[in-house]
Amino acid sequence: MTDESGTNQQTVFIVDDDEAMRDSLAWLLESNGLRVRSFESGEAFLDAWRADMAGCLVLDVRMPGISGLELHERLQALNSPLPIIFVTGHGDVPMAVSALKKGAADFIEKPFNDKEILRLIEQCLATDREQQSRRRRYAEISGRLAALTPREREVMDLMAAGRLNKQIADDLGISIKTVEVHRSRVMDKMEVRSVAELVQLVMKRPPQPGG
Amino acid sequence: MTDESGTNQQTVFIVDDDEAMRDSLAWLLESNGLRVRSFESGEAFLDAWRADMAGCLVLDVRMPGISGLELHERLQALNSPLPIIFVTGHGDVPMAVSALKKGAADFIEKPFNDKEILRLIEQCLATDREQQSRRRRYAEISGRLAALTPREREVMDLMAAGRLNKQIADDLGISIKTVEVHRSRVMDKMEVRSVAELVQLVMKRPPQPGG
DNA sequence: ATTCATATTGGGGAAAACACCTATTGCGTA
DNA sequence: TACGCAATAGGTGTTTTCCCCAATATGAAT
Repeated sequence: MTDESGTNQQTVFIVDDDEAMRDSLAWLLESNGLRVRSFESGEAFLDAWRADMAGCLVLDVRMPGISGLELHERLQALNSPLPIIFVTGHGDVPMAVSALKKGAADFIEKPFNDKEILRLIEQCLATDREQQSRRRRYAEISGRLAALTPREREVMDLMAAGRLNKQIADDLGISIKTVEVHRSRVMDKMEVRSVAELVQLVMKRPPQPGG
Repeated sequence: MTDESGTNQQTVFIVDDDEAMRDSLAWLLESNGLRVRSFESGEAFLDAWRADMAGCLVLDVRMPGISGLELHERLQALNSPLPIIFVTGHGDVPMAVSALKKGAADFIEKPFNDKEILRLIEQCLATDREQQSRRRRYAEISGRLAALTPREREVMDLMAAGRLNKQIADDLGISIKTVEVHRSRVMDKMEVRSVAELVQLVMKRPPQPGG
């Protein structure tokens, strides 16, 4: 897409105001073959943020300026799919519960075990890979849907509902011949060879954005 | 199904070894029009447990005998869909995180605010209603699938994949005529009138159990 | 004014699906 | 042994889909 190097390599983004913490975690991750980018504040990360970032986020809760929790909400508003692992020195139960209920992947306390956080990060990266591939599928389907004219969209929905051409013609007050034309165009633009495939595509269609 | 009174009324199940806590919470909920059943231990709840219980569970973490966290796992093993709200006097962050990651609906600390827990319980009951209706749909679909013979199931899968009768005949090494018979029986037993409806049903099919 | 996209309608024919019907074979159970 | 069920296969005819062709109308853009 708008990516300078083709497929985006997964990166672990560390956001923590404590330089020693950033460096030691970065060293741990890099020595385990992971790509890392560190940021000293939520603002710095937001500046660097791009919609096509892939990987996961290790986020300190308590920071000057934007807190980790605030950054989480800002990223959700941006519709960012990056899984987030919160780390904190002084967390409490309500804070952890709130973060998880808002979609954080995990919430752990410092000091954390090296193997433990490596395991969590690997899980998050796996989650992210699935998320990325789902997004790619959605984008692909949205692209095809965007190629349909409004009328074709109407016909497609009725096709997916199992209506016969005759019934669709009746529903829309047009002739069967016209329906046949639209139908053929729909199959063509959606790149499917059967109604069954079409229904599968329509049911996998992404929620609001391009659907 | 195996229910003495038709549809199961939603109930808030309270499991706590502290009688005063049970009683005060039960009073609060009942005075807000909710149906309540209290249990003094995890064992007592498990004894009373039935697969068709509807509602939600308010569960103390620390109890003699089976702990709340253990009970949670036991219920998951039983495939219970009851949403669980953990309450605890002395919870810590890892415990709360673990509970939520295992699927608990919430994790709150005593003493809790009346309005707060009422709000949480209402949310859980709503979640449970959706879950129940999804289960009913699954059961309905599973019932129809169970009526299919193995051969019909094969044919159905190929139909849903968008294969023509000719191709299905080829795939299975039988004649088109036979495929037509199976196909007709599939449409009949699945109670659909078009391939599109069939695909929708197949895609909504429940995961492992009856599918 | 011309071109382009969209929507519309039609003819004709091949292929497929669908709805009836009959019929044989094999396999468990009553 | 007789019965029902599942799977198999064929016949006949109707309906529907699908694919080729051509044509008209409208509005927006060039």
